[in-house]
Amino acid sequence: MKKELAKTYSPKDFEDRIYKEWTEKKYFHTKIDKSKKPFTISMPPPNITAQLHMGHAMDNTFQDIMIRYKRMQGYAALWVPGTDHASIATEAKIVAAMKEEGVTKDDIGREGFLERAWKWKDTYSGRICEQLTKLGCSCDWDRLRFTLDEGCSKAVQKTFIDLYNEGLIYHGERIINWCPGCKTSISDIECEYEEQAGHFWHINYPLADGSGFVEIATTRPETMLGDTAVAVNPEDERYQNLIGRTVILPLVNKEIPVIADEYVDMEFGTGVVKITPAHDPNDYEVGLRHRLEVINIMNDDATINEKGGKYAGMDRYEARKAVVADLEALGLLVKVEEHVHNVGTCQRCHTVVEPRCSKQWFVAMKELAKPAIDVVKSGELKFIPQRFENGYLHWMENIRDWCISRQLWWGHRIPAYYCQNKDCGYEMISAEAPHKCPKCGGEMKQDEDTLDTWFSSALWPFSTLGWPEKTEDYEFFYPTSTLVTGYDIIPFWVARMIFSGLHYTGTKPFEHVYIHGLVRDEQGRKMSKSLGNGIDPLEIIDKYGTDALRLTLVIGNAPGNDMRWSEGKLNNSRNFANKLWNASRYILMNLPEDMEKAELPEVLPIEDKWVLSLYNDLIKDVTANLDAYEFGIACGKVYDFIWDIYCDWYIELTKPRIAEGGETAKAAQNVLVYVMAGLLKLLHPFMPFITEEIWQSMPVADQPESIMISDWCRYDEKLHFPEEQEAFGKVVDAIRAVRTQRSELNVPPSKKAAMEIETAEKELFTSCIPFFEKLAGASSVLVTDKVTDTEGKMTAVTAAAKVFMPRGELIDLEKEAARIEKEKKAVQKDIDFLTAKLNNPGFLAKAPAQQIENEKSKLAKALEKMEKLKTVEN
RNA sequence: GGGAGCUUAGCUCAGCUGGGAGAGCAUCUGCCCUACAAGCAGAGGGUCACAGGUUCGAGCCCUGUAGCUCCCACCA
Repeated sequence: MKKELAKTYSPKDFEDRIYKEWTEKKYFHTKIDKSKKPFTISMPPPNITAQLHMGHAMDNTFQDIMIRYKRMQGYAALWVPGTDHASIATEAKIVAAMKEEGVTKDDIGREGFLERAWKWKDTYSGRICEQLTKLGCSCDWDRLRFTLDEGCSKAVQKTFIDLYNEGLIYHGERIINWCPGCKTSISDIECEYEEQAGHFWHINYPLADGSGFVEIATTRPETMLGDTAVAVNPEDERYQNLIGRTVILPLVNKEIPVIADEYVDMEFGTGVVKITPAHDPNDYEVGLRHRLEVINIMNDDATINEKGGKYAGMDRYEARKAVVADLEALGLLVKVEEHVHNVGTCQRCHTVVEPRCSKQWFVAMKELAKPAIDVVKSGELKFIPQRFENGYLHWMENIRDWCISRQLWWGHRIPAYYCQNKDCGYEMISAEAPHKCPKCGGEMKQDEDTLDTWFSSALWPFSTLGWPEKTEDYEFFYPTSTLVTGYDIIPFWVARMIFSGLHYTGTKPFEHVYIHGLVRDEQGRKMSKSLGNGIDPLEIIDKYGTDALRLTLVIGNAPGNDMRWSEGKLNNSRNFANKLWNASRYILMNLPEDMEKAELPEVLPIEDKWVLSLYNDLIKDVTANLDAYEFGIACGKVYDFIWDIYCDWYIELTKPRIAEGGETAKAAQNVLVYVMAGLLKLLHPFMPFITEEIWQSMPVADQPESIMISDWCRYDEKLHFPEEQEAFGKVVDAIRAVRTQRSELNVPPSKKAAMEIETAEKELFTSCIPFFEKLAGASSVLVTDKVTDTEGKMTAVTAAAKVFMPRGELIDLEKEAARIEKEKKAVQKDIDFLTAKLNNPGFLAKAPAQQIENEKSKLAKALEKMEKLKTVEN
């Protein structure tokens, strides 16, 4: 027995229940089935730092749409869910939470900390999964993964060791971005530049021979404590005499050389640059070229270390003040200018990053990047929309080595071991912890550092399928099909997955990358915690339902474009759900008790053929749009069809037949259910819950109990009725014309009128008389070749028909005449335009035949309409 | 400095490979016709940023200009 639909649309009452049914029936679980083609999506694993935001809602909605669509099309559609340990972000959160309790990392030690972190993971990972279920995500929960779980950790360890053995991972002293807040190194892309107002200090460095001064300019005077040279451009004529001489570094009182290097811009500042190899990436390069000493003057919290002499212990900004004050006292400060410059800050904590020389692990990128560039350039791996390939390629082509070690505890610990015997110093990379040094037998200690969180994310598409083991899942489902993500993490994640996939598995990790934009707030601002303008998807779901939220996030949006959140749009989505609900309820109310399943009758009236034919076209269109990743268009088409064609026209058209009963009612009931069942399917990927709830109460023919495992609609040649589609279109036109006429002249719908239709297509219009009665306010209709008695009548004109109706006393004749004039003008404009086009030899010679035919038939219609308009009298 | 995007109705945005401009909201008019007022039937409203070009034909392709947004680089 089919269940009944509730009287009002109340998503809360069924969304959770339906999700539970789906999970219980294991519909999300994808079996390896070699008779099917695989379609795989790896879910971008949300960070376990917090709960899901609107961006996640959008991201996962797109993925769910694809997975549901492909599943219905008969693919073995697998969506692998998971969460990300998000090393630095999570560690920062935990540290902050500990701070509230007055506990520090050192208090509880590494093990104690990790214990806390795993508890945190359990809480938040669970919460996130719960939220994904709320969104209706049909991912395979039996395959839930975590970037730090055993399998992923093995994959990480293997790749690290292999890359090391290939010489693509190295350990070395380099200048890196150091975050004094998080107290760890971060990679180049984790460093965000911010414009800040600062100063430009001009300082005199005395020449060692006492013959004068060299004026340098700097934005960071405190770093002078680590200066090991002063540089000028070799071409700079002003300073030729300085090259090779030495200056005394003030405050430190050390002699340092003046060197010549191309790097110095003669136009900028004084043309003389202080060189601090340990605290500036460019200076570091200069230092390498000139074999300068690298003096690191800072501790890991950005206070000055013992190398900074009397400034030791000061914070870098305190030291800056002190250094400037001391220089001024010495009379070496020439001037101070206002200066706006870009300062690197930590993506996580927004502390100003300190470039700092330290020993870290790096991935050598040049060689790895090459195939990742080729695979996109050749079109083997495509971005949708394609424009995002530019940024990707630019980034890949200019890539620098990737600093992967982090001074954090939460993450994959680096499998490097060091001999504690200082004389030996043996270093080894190993999957197993060695008992003692293979060289000297001394004690071995593991590297304290962990890996960049993106190192494990880079392996996600294959590590989650069992790699490096050759598991059945990996063999069947890999490579994955489509990756869905926002443009903001293309360098962080997409790029790294591509080169990782190519290098480790020998194949691209996915075919397509579907890129969507950001969800912005109603004013167009980015949603952010600091602004507090974020909208919680769960609150929206609670109030409006998941389906309305999903529709809002998808409909009418173009790939890659940001969308603006809009309460109005949300309302509209909810209204649509309500509309669909009520239409379904109406149909169900009007079905015979014993109806088991809908079957199309052999003989169909014209309006049935019309709706079926349009529906058939819709299937073709929507399928094509989905295949082209045009989700916003696809769902807009289903939306329009349901609201306009199905509800506003077809349901209304069938009302007289339903009332009449008998065979004609039966045919209408069957067509109503048949088309509705198809529409529900087409809509299901977008609005999974409401479509399922209605589906389960519809007597659909030979269909599974759940819509999510039903077959996708197929275009059916048998439902293609071009003649009826066109012919009935003429009736629709005529009804519209009558409605417009009556509405403009303020005839109330309740005021029925006897109508006469003058047309060459008597049979067609005669068969459609009931529609004029039902939808156009006709009390009676007479169809004839020629209406002779036109006295006191007004006319609605289309190309195919003239509809006469009594004018009544209230009608303003002048207004009516003006209206007819206006219409004549519009039609004449059409005629002129089309005639000119069809008289254009160029058009006739070069336009495709089909186009010419179109224009001809348009002109014919316009001429017909004009003929009729000319005969209108008032 | 390099790259990308945007500029279409009052507002927010669609517009697929070029064939006479669309939606939602807002506005105006008339309707409670027992599925739906979270609704129905209508109406008004656009030199598609600007200037050139290609083409029989340009919102769409090319060049340039202006304004806005974002990304990358980061002259100390």
